[in-house]
Amino acid sequence: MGPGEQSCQRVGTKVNGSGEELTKHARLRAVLLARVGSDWRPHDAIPSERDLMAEHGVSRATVREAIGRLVEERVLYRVHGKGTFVVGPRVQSTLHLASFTDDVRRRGLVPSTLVREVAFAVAPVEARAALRLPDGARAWRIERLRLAGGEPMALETGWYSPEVAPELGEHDLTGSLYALLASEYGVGIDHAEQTAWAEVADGDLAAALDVEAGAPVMVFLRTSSAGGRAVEHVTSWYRGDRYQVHMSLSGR
Amino acid sequence: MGPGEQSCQRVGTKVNGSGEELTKHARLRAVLLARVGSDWRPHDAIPSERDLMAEHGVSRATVREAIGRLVEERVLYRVHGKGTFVVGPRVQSTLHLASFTDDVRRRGLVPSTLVREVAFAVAPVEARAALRLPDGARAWRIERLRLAGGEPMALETGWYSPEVAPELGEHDLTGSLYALLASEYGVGIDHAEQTAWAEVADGDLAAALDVEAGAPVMVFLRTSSAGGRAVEHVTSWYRGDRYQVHMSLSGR
DNA sequence: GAGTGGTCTAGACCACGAC
DNA sequence: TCGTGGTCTAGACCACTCA
Repeated sequence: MGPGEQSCQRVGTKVNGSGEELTKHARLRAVLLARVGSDWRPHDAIPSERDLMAEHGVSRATVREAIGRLVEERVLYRVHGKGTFVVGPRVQSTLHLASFTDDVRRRGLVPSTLVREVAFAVAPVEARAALRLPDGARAWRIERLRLAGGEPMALETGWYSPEVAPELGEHDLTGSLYALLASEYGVGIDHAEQTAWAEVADGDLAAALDVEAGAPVMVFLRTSSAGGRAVEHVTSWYRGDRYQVHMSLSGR
Repeated sequence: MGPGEQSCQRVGTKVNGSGEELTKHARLRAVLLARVGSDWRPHDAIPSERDLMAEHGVSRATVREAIGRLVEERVLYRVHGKGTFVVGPRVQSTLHLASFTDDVRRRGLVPSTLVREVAFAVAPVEARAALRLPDGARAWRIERLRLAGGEPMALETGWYSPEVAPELGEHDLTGSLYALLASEYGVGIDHAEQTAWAEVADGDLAAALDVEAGAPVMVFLRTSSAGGRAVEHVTSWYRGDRYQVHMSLSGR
């Protein structure tokens, strides 16, 4: 195949029922990910880029793109002159991909949920960008108040890709959405990118969380994905007086 | 210049005093970073990849590499079909064992430090427990105001083990303590356990950070260690309006 | 010296957004 | 329709690691 002769698979718009057609690097990423943990053990070297090139019939840039994604996701690491390796058992222990439900249970409290709004509406630009939806696309908007031990803990506003979960809004949303996505749609969230900062609660938020206006909250902006495909774009406001995050940091 | 005729600049080992010789994409990254915050404001579009290509006389792959790094570092974001844009004004820390100094530099700002107090005093119980010091032991107490671009960013109060760094208080403490510990005592911080939550600033803290009382802050309580030995026990109060943390979460 | 990742070029087509 | 980012190819040289 000469330069430019490639057929550029559709990505993004695609309805994606189940028989996928992803980009080459996305497919290669999936193949490599599957072999991590089955064929390969932590700190094993994976085949060289040139081997993967030949093995999959793609250019080196494509191989590097696929590996690069997995390096970003901390699944692999590269060592100049030596090779590419599988990372250790797991880096972030406490900061794992737990749902609110699991998180609260682990702390010994009973989680519950109050669904405040479910709508199928035009997604704002940042949600569309995160979920890779086309301009003007609609998506599920779900606003829920999460409680722990009967007391408000967090308010969540999320956008969910209709390509991944078409009738999401018609299900019972009082439990773990991650569990629902897994059982109803076979979508297992396996990665998330998350940003956190501190704010103070304004009137509406304070009322929802049952705190005074001006109380501290921790805001999380998260995009979750399954198999490299963005599924959820959610903003959560956690009560500063009830919630804290623990993390382990490791230098290489 | 034809394919492969490039001269591949040194990178890595280089002593890097000041007269750099970095790779092309690294230099382009630096140029772009400098223009973020000076020429460009949050959510401004930067020149297109093809314009940057022509402007700097490099290939598109090189431009994409430079932009790609800044996207990974959450300095820029791309929107398919529209352009590449500057993200918001907050300084971001990746959850990697990066020092304040490195974090701020990565964001294109100049870090500085105002040492408020240095003392060799009896450590409180929680610091002794964290540093594994005997009852009644003394340790270095260091309080510093960290600034970014000349503006207060965080207040840090830390306790440091005298067993690891005996004359710590007599050094210049205006730079990175991690770098100082490494160069003076051969102690390389390689692990930290950290808890974070949101608070509002009271009078003293607000004055130090140059915000109004009641402004949001993000508090970090961290114990850092080197080779399994606890070295630092520090509490940091970061301005909520200027700082955010980013983290990658992985399941399985 | 052989093999691996790191960088770079030149050129191509596709998908998306705005006009 | 035009401009932007997204993907892909084929080929090249450099720097690093290790036998």
